Amino acid sequence: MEQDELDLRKMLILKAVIDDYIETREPVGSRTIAKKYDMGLSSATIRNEMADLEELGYLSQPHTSAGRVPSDKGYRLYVDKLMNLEEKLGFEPTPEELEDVKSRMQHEIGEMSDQIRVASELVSRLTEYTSIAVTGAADGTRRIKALQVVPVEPGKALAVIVLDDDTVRNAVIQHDPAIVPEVLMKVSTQCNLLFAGHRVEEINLNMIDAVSEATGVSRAALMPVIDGLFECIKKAESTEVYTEGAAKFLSHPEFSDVGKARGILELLNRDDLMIDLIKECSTADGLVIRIGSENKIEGLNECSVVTASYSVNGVKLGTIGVLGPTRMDYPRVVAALEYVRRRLTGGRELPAGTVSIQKGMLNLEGEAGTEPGIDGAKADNVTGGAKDNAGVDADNLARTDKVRNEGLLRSRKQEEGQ
Amino acid sequence: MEQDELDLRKMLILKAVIDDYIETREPVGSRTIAKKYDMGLSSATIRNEMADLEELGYLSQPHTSAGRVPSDKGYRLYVDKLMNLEEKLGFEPTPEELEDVKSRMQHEIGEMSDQIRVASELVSRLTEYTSIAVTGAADGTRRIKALQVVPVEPGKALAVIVLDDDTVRNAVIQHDPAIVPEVLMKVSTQCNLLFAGHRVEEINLNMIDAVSEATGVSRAALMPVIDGLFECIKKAESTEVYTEGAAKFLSHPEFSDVGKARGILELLNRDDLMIDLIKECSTADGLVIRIGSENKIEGLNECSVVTASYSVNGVKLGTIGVLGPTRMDYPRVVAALEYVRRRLTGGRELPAGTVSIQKGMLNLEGEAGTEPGIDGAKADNVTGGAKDNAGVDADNLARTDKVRNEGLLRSRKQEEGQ
DNA sequence: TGTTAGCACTCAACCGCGAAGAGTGCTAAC
DNA sequence: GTTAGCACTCTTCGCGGTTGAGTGCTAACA
Repeated sequence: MEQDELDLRKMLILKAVIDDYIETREPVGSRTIAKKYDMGLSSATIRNEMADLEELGYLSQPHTSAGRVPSDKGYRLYVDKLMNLEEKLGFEPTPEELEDVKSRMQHEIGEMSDQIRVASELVSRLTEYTSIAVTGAADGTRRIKALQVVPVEPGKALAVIVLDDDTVRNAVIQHDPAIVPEVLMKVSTQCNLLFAGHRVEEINLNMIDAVSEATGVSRAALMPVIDGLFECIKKAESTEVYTEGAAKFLSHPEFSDVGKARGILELLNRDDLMIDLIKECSTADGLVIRIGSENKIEGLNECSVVTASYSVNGVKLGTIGVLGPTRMDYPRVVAALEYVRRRLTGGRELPAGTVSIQKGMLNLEGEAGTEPGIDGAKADNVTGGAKDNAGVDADNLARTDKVRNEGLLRSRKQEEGQ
Repeated sequence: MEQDELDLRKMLILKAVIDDYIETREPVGSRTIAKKYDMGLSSATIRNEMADLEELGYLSQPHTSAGRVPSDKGYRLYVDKLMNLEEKLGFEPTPEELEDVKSRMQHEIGEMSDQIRVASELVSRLTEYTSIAVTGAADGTRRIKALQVVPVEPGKALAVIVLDDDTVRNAVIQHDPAIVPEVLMKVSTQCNLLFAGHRVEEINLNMIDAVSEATGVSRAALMPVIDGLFECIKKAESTEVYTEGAAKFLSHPEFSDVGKARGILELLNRDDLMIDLIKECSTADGLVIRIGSENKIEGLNECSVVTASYSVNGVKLGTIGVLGPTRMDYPRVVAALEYVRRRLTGGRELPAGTVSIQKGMLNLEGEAGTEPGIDGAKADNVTGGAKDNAGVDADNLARTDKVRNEGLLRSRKQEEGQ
C-alpha cells in the first residue's frame, strides 16, 4: 500500500507539488519546490524524488521538459491523507450572504427542496465552482400529515397532500361527476382521518372500504381519488436537479477550449446523468470525493466531484455536489461543504475556531473527543474505503507528517509576512 | 426612408449578402455575390453597390481588405422586408419529438407553466439556439375557481387556491391555534362559496365580514387565512424563467472567445435581466425581433432576440424568446416560433403548406384573405413600428422583389441540383 | 549511501518575416 | 451605366531561430 511505497519525504514533496499546482495551474518543477517550500533539500534531490513519484504513478509530465502535474492517483492520496484543511476553514460568507441564506432557508412548507437549492447556491459562491443540488429522498419513509380533496369543477378535483417533512404536492383527479362536492368533502375528511400518520404504502383496501362505508361512495368511484393521492406521493419523491454557476466552468483555464467547455455544459444539462453522478456518491451522510476518471461519466474525466448529503431532523434533504476541474481546490471545497452542512444541520453553533474537520489528515482516527461522530463518518467516506490503510503505521506516519506540515506552514507564513 | 434610399438592386444585393453571411459567417465579397447568386452583374458593379450600401450604413467592413458584414441596420431591413420564410417553413420536428411534446403538453392542472417550458425546449431544438421561456401573466385578471384551507397541525394550515386557468398554488398559514380544524373547514367552505368566481382584488372587507359572521370567527383571526390566499396569488403571478440550451451559445463561432461566452452565460443566469429582456418585447401577441444594440442589456450587443408571446384560450401563458448571435438564422427562428405557436394555440390545424406567415416580405399588407388577423398582428410587431414605411411604393417594390427572388431561388436550386 | 553541483539536452512558447490570398478602390475603356 | 484590369491593403499561415524552464545524468562530496 501507499505507506510502504512512499516515505514521509516523498509525501511532503507530493503535497507541495499538488498544493502548488492547485494554486498556479502551472506544471511545477523541482526548483520551485526547493525554493518556495523550503524543505532543506536541493532541487536535484527533489528532482530525483519527483522522478520516483512519477514512476510510482503519482505525478506525470505533460512533456519532457516541463514540470510535473499530479495524476488522479496523486490527487487521491492528497485528498485522503495530505491536504490540510486548517488554512481554508477561516473563511466565512459575508454578513449579507449569511442574511440572505438565512432568510431563504426559513423552513417554508411546500418548499422544502428550496433549502438544498439555496445551500447549493451558497456552496457555488463560496467555492467558485459549479454546484449541483439533487433533491428527493425517494425512500418512501415519509408519513402523511394531512390531505384534502378540493372540488374544482364537476368531475374534477385536486388532491393535496402534506407529508411529515412538510412537503406539499397536488395532483388532479378526474372522478365520477355523480359525486357532488359535499360528498367529496366527506370523502376528503374520512381519508384524512384514516390515512394521516400512515405511510402511503400502508394504505390498504380495508381503509378504502372504510372510507367507502362512511361516505356511501363505492370503492370503484373512490379509486380515482386514491390514485390522485398516490400521484402526489410520486411527485414528492421525484428527484429534482438544480445546477448553479455553470458559467463558472468557463473561468477555469482547463476549459478555455470552447469545444471542451461545451461538452461539459451539455452534460450539466443532462439531468439524468447528473442524478446518476451525484446519487452514486451519496450513499451515506458525509463527503465523497470522486477524482477524474474515478467517476464514470464519459466526458468528465478531467473533472472531480465532491458530494455531501444533508439531512435535517432525520429527513434526508438531498445531496449537493461540487463539480470542477481535477485541479480543484479540494481543501476549500471540502471546507465549504462542511460549513454549509453545519448551517443546514442548524441550531448547534460550534464555538468559533472549532470545526468538525480539524486535522490535517482526514483519515486520522479521531484523536481526542473532538466530535468523533462526525469525524469518524467523514473519514470513512472521504477516503472512499481507505479504512484498510488506516493502520498503526499510517497513524504514526500521519502524526509526524502533521508536525512537519505545521512547521512548514509556519515558515512559509513568515516568509510571506516580510 | 429606406424606399427612397435603396433601389431594388441594392436590396437584392443586401439580401444576398445577409443570406450568405448567415450561412457562412464569413465576410462576403463582391465576387461571391456575383458568382453564387448569379444576378447578371459583374463583381465590379456589385462592388460599387456594396460601397454605397456601406456608406448608407447597411454594411460594414471588418478591415479594408475584407468582405462586407451586415450592420444592425442591415439586419433590421432584412427582417422587416427582405427575408423570405418559404424556404424555412418546410421543416417539421421528428415524429418522436412531436409525440414527446404532445404528451408533455397535456393540459395538466397546476403545471400550466410546463406548457410554455416544453414549447421553449422544442424551439431551442428546432432552431439550435438558446431559448428562454418566461411564464406568468402577472396581470391580475385571473379569477378564483376554487380554494380550500387544509388544517395541517394546530395553528398551522395550508391555503390552496385554483385559478380559472387551472394554476394551483399553496401557501402556509399560521393562525390562532384556538381555531380548531372543524371551524377552519367551515371557514374554508365559506371562503370558497364567497370568493369563487371573483378576482382577488375583488375580495373586500364585506366579504370577510360575511365569512366571519357565518363561521363565528373574528375578523382579526380570519386575516391570516386571507393573507395566505393573497400569498398564493402572489406566487401564481410570480414570473418564472427557464433557459434551454444555454450550451448552444458555445457552438457559435462568434462566441469562441471564452471570456465573451462566459459573459453571455452569466447574463443568461440572471433571471431578472432575462425577464426584462423578454418582457420588454412581449407587449402584444406576436413576434418581436430585437437586433444587436436594439436591446438595451449591456453585453448582449452582439446578440439578437426574437420573442413570441402565447395565449391559450385567451389566457396568456407567457413568452418564448430565442437568443442568438446577431448573425442568426432569422427566417428559421421566426418559422420555428410560428410553428410552435400553431401547435400551442392548439386545435385548429392548418392544411399542409398553409402557414400564417406566407409572404416573402413580412410587412406586405395582407393580400388575399389568408388569415389576415394573424398576419396583420404579426406584421405590426415584427417590423416594430414600420407601418409608416408600408406605403404604395413599398408594396410595389416588395412585389417585384418577390418575383425576382423566386427566380433567383429557382436558379440557385437548379445549380445545386446538378 | 544519500546529496548536490554542473552540464548537456529537450521542448513548448514566442517573435519576426515573408509568401499567399482574398478583397477592395480606382481608372480607363466599352 | 457597366466592366476589365491593376495596384494596394491587410489578414492568415507557415517557417526558422531564439529563449527559457526544466529535466536526466554524471561525477564529486559529506
